[in-house]
Amino acid sequence: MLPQFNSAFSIDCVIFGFDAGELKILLIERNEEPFKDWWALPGNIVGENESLDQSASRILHELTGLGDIYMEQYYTFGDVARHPQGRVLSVAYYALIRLGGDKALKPISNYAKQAYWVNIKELPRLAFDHQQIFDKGLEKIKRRIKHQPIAFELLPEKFTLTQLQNIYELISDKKLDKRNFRKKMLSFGVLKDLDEKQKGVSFRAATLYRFDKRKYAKLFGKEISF
Amino acid sequence: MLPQFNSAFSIDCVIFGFDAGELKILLIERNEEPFKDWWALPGNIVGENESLDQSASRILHELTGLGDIYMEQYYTFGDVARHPQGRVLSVAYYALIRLGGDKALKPISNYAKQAYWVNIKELPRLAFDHQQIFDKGLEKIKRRIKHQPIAFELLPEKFTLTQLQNIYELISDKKLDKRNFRKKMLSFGVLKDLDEKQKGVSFRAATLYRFDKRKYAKLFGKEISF
DNA sequence: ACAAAAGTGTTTGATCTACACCCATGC
DNA sequence: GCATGGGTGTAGATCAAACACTTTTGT
Repeated sequence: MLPQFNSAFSIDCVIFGFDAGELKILLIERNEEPFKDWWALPGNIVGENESLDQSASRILHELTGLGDIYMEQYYTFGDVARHPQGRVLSVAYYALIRLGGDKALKPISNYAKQAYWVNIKELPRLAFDHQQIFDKGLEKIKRRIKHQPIAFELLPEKFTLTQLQNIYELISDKKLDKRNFRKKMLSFGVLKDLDEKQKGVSFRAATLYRFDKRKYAKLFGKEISF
Repeated sequence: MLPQFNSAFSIDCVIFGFDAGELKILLIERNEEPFKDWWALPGNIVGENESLDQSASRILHELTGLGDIYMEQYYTFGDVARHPQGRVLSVAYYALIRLGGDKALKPISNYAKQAYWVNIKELPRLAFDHQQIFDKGLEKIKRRIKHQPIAFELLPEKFTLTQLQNIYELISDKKLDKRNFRKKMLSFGVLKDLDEKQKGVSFRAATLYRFDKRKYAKLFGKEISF
């Protein structure tokens, strides 16, 4: 009864990173048909013995060498003609990763020539329906950042309040008031002041903070509005 | 390259209805293996030339005779062993429908013996991973009701403020203050007072309202917090 | 000394919460 | 006339928004 026609399912990932004050996503240059040489979101066909979450983690790991990353499934794209070679459902995930330091991207596996971080405001034309997948992913994190502490996933462990505000501004696409932002953020009590200053900057060094997951966990249930 | 193993995808629907002061979902009694005679969410394998949204609407229409219903995809379940006969991804949708009047359920198609409305607090054991699918669906509408006007989808066109409050209480699972609730709801300006009273009740008749979609549409972009 | 970003409070208006009684109707 | 739900206002607390100057540091 089961498979009545040829079909498959794939995962596509929108992997956000914060670097040099810009919000970027990871794109690959495809090395296979269809859409050979096009830019695309990292993605892959799901393996026979792989759950969706596993498959998403694998793709991310293969491209970045990173594991234990915040990823979330957010939508499934299933238009009949979205893939030229057959019926392929795509389950979309987003991830938020720390680009701090100099974690190089891994030299890429078979399905991509190379991977690059691209500013979300300067995306090239994308393969398949990947523009649509990206759009919906961005929309999701815009909503989610208001109620969940996802901004911290994009920052190094130690960060300044200005960096944090920067991320909120980039994702929500509005300017925020510095004083009000700090007051509110600190009022939640989930930022730990590290008694430590930024180094290597040519101006007054800012205080470093860490996101305190334990304290956040204790708030669970209480709706937070960042 | 495409289909490397036998797989298929299905849709499962959590169809919420509000009836006699209770929040219910539609369950079917399965008439096919696997899980023959078990209770399950309405669902079906997606057809070859059917998009996911189309498939979800079709399932709902076949069971209830209703069309033009608010449905939304909310999650895709893809554990390797979730279906005993092979690899079957399930894309889950929820719908909110007006049970008002006496729309009977259609006598059921092949895959179900019968369909029933079941109070969400008294669900039987469900087939497959349907309990998990339901749980996530309920969680979704709990969140969504705070920001989107989905409660109105469950009510007849003309409704009283008490009925509306009732739905908020059932979904969010808390008691609300009557005065505060009314003040807030009316303050959005999306309820139209119909200058008309409830009929056939054995106590003071309540004013009927209608949800004004046009006015709501004009608020678009502004975040509402119901 | 200047450039660059860090850091810091107060006022005003809006919104949220808690709370209790009289009203209209059908029986 | 009584039972049932309909309908209404206020005070206090909390939260959100607007707004500008001084401090620190490196060059």
